[in-house]
Amino acid sequence: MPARELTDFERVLLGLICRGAASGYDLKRAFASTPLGIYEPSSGALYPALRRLEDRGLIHAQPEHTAPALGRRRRVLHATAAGEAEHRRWLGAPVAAGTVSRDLALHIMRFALMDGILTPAEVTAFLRDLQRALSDALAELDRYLTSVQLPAHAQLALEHGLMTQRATLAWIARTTDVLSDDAAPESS
Amino acid sequence: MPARELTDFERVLLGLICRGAASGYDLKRAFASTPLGIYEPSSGALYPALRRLEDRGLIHAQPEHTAPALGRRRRVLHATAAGEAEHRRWLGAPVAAGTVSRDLALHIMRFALMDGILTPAEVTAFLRDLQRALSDALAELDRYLTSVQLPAHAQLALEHGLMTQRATLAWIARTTDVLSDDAAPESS
DNA sequence: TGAATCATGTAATAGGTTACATGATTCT
DNA sequence: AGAATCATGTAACCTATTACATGATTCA
Repeated sequence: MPARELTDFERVLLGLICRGAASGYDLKRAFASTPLGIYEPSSGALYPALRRLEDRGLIHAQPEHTAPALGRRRRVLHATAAGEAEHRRWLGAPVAAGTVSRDLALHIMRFALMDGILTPAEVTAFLRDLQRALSDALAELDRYLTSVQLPAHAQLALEHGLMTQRATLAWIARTTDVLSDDAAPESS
Repeated sequence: MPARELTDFERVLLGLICRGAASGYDLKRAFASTPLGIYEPSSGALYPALRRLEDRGLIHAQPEHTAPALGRRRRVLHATAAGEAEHRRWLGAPVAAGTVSRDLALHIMRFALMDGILTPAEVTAFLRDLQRALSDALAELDRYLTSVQLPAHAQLALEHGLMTQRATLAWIARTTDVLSDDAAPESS
């Protein structure tokens, strides 16, 4: 009876709240001020989504007791135990091979939210899975490009896909290195 | 009274129909069989969108007179003069600097649809604008990254953005070269 | 007749955007 | 009192997803 799957947006909100209690307005500013996916949620998207997470018991609100210096009373949102568990389950979920290109931004977001929640071994496994899935997608795109004769611009547009996917693979390799160096620091 | 802006999806559909008359089913298969943005529209998205384009007079349907060898009668969609004009206007629209990262996939789609409609000079101008806007976005992201101290994973996730944007810049440079070689063929 | 394929479409539902409303406090 | 800022929220509207319905023809 987990009702229905959480949306991507709900997942990200839950993840941010798991990193630290925050009000709706805090979250809004976090999106606005950092290059968080370059997405700026509207109030009409944000507050109903938070309410849905509350209704599921994944977060709960604690109205601030001390009156604020300025403005309205904030509702500070905390993750519940169920919320933390659900978030952890999502972070550890396998990488769906078929949709990896489409969902790449979400996978990167997932990676950003793993920090301090998954073990280094789990993070490495995630990167390995992502690498495998992306390699496969890249190979298929490559096969497709060489198998058909396309108009010049269509061909070039698909080559853009190739190049950015290769860049992502390079990022995965580098990231894996950086993290394994962190895990085994010898110098300094 | 241009009512309201066309959606991205409507733009792409109109563009595909401008490249050649097609039925709804043709368009569906085009999305399914080619890596067209890795997006597969559902019937519930496709047919209403086509109907909206028809209602605006940008496309018109011509039911096939000859009964098909198999299955139901197709409604073949053609672009009207107004549709072609609207499409051309969209293709030639300036690149909005602020949202270039968010809209990158759409810009690439636009590039793919320019083939044979915009002049080589206009295509080059588009690539130049895109290059400028992306360079600016990249520089800003770079500034942000060096100005704040982020958790390790957040920093790495943003570096993924840097790397893919650099790959896109490399693609723009290469594409500009390829197209200028096409325009001035000397060997072969 | 029933299954398969081609092709178009609709209904229920859910979520996002835009724009507006409201609450609570400080500053001029 | 009025404007500004912080903060939460709602209503109208629109589009997409999922799942289903239907039409028309061929093949076993």
